[in-house]
Amino acid sequence: MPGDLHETVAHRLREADQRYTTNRRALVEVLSETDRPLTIPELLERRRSLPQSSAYRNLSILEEIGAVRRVVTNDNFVRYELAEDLTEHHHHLICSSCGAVEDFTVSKQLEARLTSAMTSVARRTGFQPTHHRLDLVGSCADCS
Amino acid sequence: MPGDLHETVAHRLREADQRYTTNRRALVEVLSETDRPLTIPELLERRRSLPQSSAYRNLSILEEIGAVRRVVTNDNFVRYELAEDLTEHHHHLICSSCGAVEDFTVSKQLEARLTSAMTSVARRTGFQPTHHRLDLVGSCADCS
DNA sequence: CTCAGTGCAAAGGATTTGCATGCCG
DNA sequence: CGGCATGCAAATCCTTTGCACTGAG
Repeated sequence: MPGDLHETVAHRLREADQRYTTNRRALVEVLSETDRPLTIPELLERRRSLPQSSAYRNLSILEEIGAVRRVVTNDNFVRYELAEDLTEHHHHLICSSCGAVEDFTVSKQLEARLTSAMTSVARRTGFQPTHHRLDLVGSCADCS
Repeated sequence: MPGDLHETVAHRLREADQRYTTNRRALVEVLSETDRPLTIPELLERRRSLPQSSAYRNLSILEEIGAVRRVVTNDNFVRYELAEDLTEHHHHLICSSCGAVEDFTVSKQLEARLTSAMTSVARRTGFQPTHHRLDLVGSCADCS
């Protein structure tokens, strides 16, 4: 699916009459270099030249066009990661002590069960699910 | 497990050298009367006499002693619900359009599988999970 | 050239905190 | 009485926005 990451993002931006500018490319690059969602401060630290307001603004645009995903956990920082169709379906380990977030995956079998449970809930409730979110909350290796 | 809700909360507060005051009881009451997590504005609306700062302060205390749980979703509002050991294990339907949050449950069988997956991830990663979080994100009946 | 994108600084808004007062134990 | 809890208002801090400038197409 990924093909060429930047090309895909550029294409989605063009569809929305948006440009793939230096700042936007920088964001995508940073996110593609890490294996966990990053907070805005973390992003800014990795691209010192990027102004905060551009980060916020471009991340919402990249989210709108489906290039990145906004990840909300328990602390007061929003995090961003590449959209799952540009990477891989995964879940998060959330440390309730220090707030750290790591990625992990589960078996295809369990995923399949989750998906079917989702469908059945949709039938029962009239809710139209677009995706599910399975996180483990606890204490990371450093904190325990 | 619930036994007497207020007695349990009062007991947990005492353990932490805290009092079960009128304000705290009001919060627990409101949360026990609803079947979904509430935002602070929603809580204040249901107990007009409760000052905002008391709500914030007491909710964090109630969270610390394990009487309520802080629920973070995709919008900019934190929500609170009674702790699961005072109610029942459940999950959330999160509407990405209007932000509404509803409770739902899945089969014991699926829960068991989730729990065992959790254990295996813990073994692989050194992460100590305290609980899991399974949410469905999508569009609620009103929005779709 | 034109207009989307940029960057600075100021505004916004949920949440937190300082402090004087009230009240439970 | 003593100290926790309260409530008001002011402060915090992440995030958003206004506006004049810049640069991509």
